[in-house]
Amino acid sequence: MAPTFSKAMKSLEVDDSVWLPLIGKATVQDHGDVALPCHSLASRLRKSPQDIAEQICLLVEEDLAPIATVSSISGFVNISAKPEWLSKSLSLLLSDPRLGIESEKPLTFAVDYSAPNVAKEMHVGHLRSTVIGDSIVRMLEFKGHRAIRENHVGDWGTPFGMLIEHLLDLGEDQAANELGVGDLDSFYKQARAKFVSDDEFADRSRRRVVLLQGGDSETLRLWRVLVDESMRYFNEVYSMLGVLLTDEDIRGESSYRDLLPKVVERLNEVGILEQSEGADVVFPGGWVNREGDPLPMIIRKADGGYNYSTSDLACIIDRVERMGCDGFLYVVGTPQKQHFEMVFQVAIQAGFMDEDHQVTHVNFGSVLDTDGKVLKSREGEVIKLHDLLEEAIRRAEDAINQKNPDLVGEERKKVARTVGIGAVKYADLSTERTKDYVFDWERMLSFEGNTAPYLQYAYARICSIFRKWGGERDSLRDNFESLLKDELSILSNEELTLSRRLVEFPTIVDESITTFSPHKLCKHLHSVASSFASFYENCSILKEENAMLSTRRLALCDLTARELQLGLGIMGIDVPERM
RNA sequence: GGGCGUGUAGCAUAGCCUGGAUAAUGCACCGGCCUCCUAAGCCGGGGACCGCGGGUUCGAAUCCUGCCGCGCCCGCCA
Repeated sequence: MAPTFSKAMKSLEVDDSVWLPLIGKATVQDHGDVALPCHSLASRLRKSPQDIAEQICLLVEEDLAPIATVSSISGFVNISAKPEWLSKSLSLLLSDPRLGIESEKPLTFAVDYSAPNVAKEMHVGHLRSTVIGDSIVRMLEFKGHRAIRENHVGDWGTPFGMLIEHLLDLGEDQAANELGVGDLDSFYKQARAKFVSDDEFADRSRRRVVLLQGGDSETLRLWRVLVDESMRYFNEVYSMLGVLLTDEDIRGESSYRDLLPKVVERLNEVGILEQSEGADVVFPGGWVNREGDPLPMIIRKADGGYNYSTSDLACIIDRVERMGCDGFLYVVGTPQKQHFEMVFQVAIQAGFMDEDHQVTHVNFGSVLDTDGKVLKSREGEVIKLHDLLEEAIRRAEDAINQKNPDLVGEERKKVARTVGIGAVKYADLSTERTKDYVFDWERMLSFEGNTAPYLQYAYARICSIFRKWGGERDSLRDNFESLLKDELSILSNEELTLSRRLVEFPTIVDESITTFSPHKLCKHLHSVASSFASFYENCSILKEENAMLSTRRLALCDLTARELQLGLGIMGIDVPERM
């Protein structure tokens, strides 16, 4: 289409750089698929937008005739795809196992996500990071990239003094038991309560931190107990969620501790390390504190301890120099935005990475309660992820019992898990990630609207059709265009709407991946499912007597199901055969 | 105080980067549809000064600016 327009516009002496930015998806779908507003050309051509649109229309009409119809109205050129074009596009997608999504030149990305803290309950913030991170990893891998999963577990730092002392107070067995059943929050709270109320305990805790950092073997053994028991619990949650993270992906903060002194050394070598009130700091510039003084990034505290920033810098050095990463993604909440901006700037100043590295803080909004307040883990009640996921599965099972009593036994359990977990993940992925996310049980588990169960239901319905049909689905994928001949080329409105949506899939997937925005894909899949539902209600498929028509509709079913399955799949959401 | 973000029907969201025609979607609400491929569904309907005021433009939810509300961040936590 572009060459045709280019030729036409050239004859009007309008350069590509002028009209190309103007053309875009039509905002009023009744008018067409693609539109070119001509108003801004009026002064250049000294004609009314209406006349220009009409003229362009005449110039391109003939060349575009095989694939589209062109019309003009109130200064817009409107282009509508013809069924012939749609059928060609559909047939390309049908015959392609990747559904039109191209592979790219492979790059290596480190994706930093999940990051729960040892001996602390995982909360809904970790859920967001885990679910979004998992979907990004899957999408990148599907595009042919290498995604290195990194679970930056909080397993190091001053709180471990009090945690280890509390472990000793309880007795190892008792403590392991408490942690093993996932009662991390009360364990942490008890330790903290003692730390603030009991001076003797606080002293012991501080001494224990020194022992831990000094590498005392007994202390390290106790620390290991805490880490292992917590990880056992985290893994249970990961397994329920069905995410790709395993023990192989754990890159605890402790694993960077030997690199931290090197960060100080190297910052010193490049001459940007400064002393301030006994601490080693770097001034990235561009930020000021309350008093208007330059804001430093603390690299090494006055007491010799290191900071989160130091650890992040060590991380960057490691990823660039040892792992050879082309890009790093940090799936971490928006509140840490400034922190990452400063870290990235320092890393560039220090030469740890350069402009060629794609470094992105894949930020996401806070998780709010239904009353709009931030859900916090420190003092208020935490919703335990394990309980939350169980609740989701239980509610899904209740709904299945009610709607489809024929589904029983193991299969019902399996479907309940697929639907319940899918609902939780989808609720998170389907909102624009940088905005705050309202955590609402009802909404999340409601099986209506833009939710995973709605999409899964569409998928299950299609599976049901194919079970009844009994034919070979592969046979639908090769000769699609031959099914659109003669009077059959008249597609019904529902078929047209569905087809238009289906062909957008590869574009949307790419857009979703390059912007790390799963919600765009969610939105598309919902519109596919929605137009499928409409198609399903209004067009008979198996009951259609005309064999070609029936086959054509089966092919649309096949493509719809595959888009739903692949689309949800690259976001880490499963689809059930029945529900 | 400084910085960042956000404000779209009763509720929840998309659209904003890259300005276009009648602001899109879901829930809720109103009215229809199951002797028929799964009604977790479909068809139809009502409901929005896109926070407020200026500006740029032929054209602003979108860009600029000033207010207002809300949220977050701002040197030894992560």
